[in-house]
Amino acid sequence: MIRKEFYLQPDVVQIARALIGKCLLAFTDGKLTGGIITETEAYNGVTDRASHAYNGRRTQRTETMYGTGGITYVYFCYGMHHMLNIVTNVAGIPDAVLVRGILPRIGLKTMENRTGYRLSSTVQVSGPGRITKCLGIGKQHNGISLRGDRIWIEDWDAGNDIWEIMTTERIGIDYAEEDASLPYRFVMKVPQTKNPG
DNA sequence: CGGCCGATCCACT
DNA sequence: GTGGATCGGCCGA
Repeated sequence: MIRKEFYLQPDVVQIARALIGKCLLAFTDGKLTGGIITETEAYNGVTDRASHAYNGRRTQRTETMYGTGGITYVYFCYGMHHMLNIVTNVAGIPDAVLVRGILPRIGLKTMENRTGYRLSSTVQVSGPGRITKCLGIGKQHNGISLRGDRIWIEDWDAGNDIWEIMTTERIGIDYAEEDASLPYRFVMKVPQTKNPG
């Protein structure tokens, strides 16, 4: 399990990049599921127009982002999707990292049952709404510790794989004006492997 | 309290 | 590439 200090680091963009290749795990509904994080986006505090906490906005929803680094921020969007974010930095600074993609590693059967998807350990699941569906994460998981036994992150041995990380603009934030073009999205180039079966 | 809209996904063309 | 689904958060009145 990743140490608490990791989440308290002041540079959320660095953390978003560093989270690529680590393993996200969730124990929900009595089932363990997880996968390697392949895609993240950083949301950089009160100066980031793309962030829910832009300009210091504090509401019941955004309050979670102001918590101490190392907790979740789960919110509901588009009337049907839950988004999982990792809150970072010290209390009072609303930095967060949106998890957008994983490479399934643990509990594939459970994830398939939850979603109806046909999963493969070599094909990444991309899309923040899909991730939470796979892992069984909902708003009941908002604001919980990443050092507990429900949702947590582990370092992962990449073995001989050298994973190239690409940097791009964030997705779906056209409203963020000039901040929409910031290089805050990180994507792991998944090694192409033959799909079984 | 009413209305707008979003850090999306899927089916269809 | 487009549009429908679908609903809570947020804001202004």
